[in-house]
Amino acid sequence: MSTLQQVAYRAGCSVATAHRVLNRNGPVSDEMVRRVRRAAAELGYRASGRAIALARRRPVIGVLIPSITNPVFAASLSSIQQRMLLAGHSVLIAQSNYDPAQEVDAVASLLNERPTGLILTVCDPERSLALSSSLPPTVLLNNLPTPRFAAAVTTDNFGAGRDLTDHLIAHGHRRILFVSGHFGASDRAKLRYLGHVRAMSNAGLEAFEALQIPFIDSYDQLDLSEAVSTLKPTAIIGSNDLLTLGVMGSVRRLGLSVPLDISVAGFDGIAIGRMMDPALTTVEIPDGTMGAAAASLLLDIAENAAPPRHLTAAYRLRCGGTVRDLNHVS
Amino acid sequence: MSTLQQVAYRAGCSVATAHRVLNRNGPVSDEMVRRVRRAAAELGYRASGRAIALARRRPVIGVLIPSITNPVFAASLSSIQQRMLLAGHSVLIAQSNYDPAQEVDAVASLLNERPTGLILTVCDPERSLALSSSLPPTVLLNNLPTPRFAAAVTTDNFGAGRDLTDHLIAHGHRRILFVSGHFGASDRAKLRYLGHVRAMSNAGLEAFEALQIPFIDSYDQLDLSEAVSTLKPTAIIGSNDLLTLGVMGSVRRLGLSVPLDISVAGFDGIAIGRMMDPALTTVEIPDGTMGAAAASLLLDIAENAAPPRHLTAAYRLRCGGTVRDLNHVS
DNA sequence: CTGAAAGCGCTTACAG
DNA sequence: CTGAAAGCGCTTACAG
Repeated sequence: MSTLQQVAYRAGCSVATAHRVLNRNGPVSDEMVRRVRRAAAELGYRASGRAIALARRRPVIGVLIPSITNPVFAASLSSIQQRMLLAGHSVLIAQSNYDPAQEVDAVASLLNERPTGLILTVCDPERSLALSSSLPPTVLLNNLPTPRFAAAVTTDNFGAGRDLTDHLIAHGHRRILFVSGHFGASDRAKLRYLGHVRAMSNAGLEAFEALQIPFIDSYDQLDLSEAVSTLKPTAIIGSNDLLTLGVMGSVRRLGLSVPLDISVAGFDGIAIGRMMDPALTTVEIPDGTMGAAAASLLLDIAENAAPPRHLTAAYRLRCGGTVRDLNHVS
Repeated sequence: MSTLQQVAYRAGCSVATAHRVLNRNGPVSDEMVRRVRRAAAELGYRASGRAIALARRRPVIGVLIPSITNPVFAASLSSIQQRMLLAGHSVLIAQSNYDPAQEVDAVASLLNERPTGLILTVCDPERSLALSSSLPPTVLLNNLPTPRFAAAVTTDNFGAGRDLTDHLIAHGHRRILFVSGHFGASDRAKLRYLGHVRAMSNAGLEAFEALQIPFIDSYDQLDLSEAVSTLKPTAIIGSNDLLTLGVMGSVRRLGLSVPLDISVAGFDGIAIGRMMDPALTTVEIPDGTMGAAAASLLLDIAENAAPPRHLTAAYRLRCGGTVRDLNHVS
């Protein structure tokens, strides 16, 4: 790899001049243009991104998500990047794998790049970020705002849990199992469950305890046999669609049919849910829109010193075929 | 954000000394350790990653994949990162979205970071990389090696296409539609199709033309009505599992059943295929292993000047329930 | 139109 | 044990 200095030397000029022609900035004679271009071409010169970033103090923003293999986070990440590209900020990515310990490291690694701002989806805003004394402007994505982190973009997860449960109850379900990632790793999952509990009690029903299982990338080995045999649910809610797919797999491995034996529903609205047969009943959440909103909000705060705000995106229940109507069953 | 210089000033020492205590390298008096630590803490000092990278010439390798939202590439990427982490190389990611034009830009952006090596999954090795005159050591992942790029990690896609088709033929299928991403964007898809054609002709059957459709992230709107009504296939092969899920969705939207009316099979072995009911028949390909192999190969070439090699990973047919046996149907 | 010099924020010999 | 200085590869005023 050659440097600007080498190009300048070869062109017989100063690095300042070489820089001018290569960046089409400042006045240069045609002769110099020719010589520098030639030298650069001969050396296969490419400016070093890291050197430029340092010299120009190029702005970067950091994004922390639980897992990039979850389409939900991939979607929001992609929106964030697009929005930031327009603003001329590059974006750095870190993953927590739903692990509070890894989360701390991940935030630290982002901080090392001196970001002008942060967009975070964390396990627990209070705990996870307590350590870091001084953070750049930060907006939470999918976590509720706290006194210290007042900027956030969320959806009404409690309402989503309530509405989805209402839907199941309206279809005659009474014994509903809520399978969830660890509440400690996702206030989202917890809120959805709390909404579920509310809907149940509103209907005079008692909710089961949530079955909390560790977050992983693929739930293809999920075993629900014990819970199913002891609780005998007619419906199972998964706290997110990826988990819900695992639930469906597990139910089927028990030799049961979805939805004939057990109904299933989830949250997120991932695309695959629409391609399955029956299609997945789920609460659609506009991840892309939320990601873009978080990016815009962050820019507004970091660049225009706008006050932190809490934005809420609307969810939407999408009825598929995985929920059976028990009302007209003899 | 504070700098080392500020810390040094506050601690009343030189940056060299501040650097020594903060990096536990070189001899320092306890007194200095105390003062520098204190100053750093008070200022909330964090070393700038980009400055360190520049000063230490920290090695980076660049990875180009078609799309991170495809679990297959996400898996290989993750393996690559883990392997590189051990070797102390950071990894830069770029996406092509299966678009040759974007691919060129993506490679260019990787090159700007002066990578010590590249791992690429491209549309067409010859064309895509023709422009770049001088590249660092490069290994192709999922693309066959070429004279210029002799290092590659692949699986036998031709064989995979042949075997999967043999499997369908053995189950009594004669009219098989091959739905694929554009061959121009994936030599992988093309090889799988060629294997399919070979198996068909071996069996004395004529293969349909492949139905090539653009690569996209979600195939939930895929429309196969025309092809299905004119060709009347008893089975459809998708050139990758994500596409195959779209095929299943499309078939079902036509009011047809998988596998009763139409059998379906794909390539890759994504986890979701195992959770569906019926489970997807597919050719499993060890993406993670291949990614790790590519990383190791690259390190070997870049650091030990090892000669470029072509590694091949074994695929495995996984029979699910999406292929119906037509042999005993009246 | 062109160049010398300082700076971005660290690291690394080299003196002392 | 400590510091001055050069260097990583660019960029940016400032002179001329």
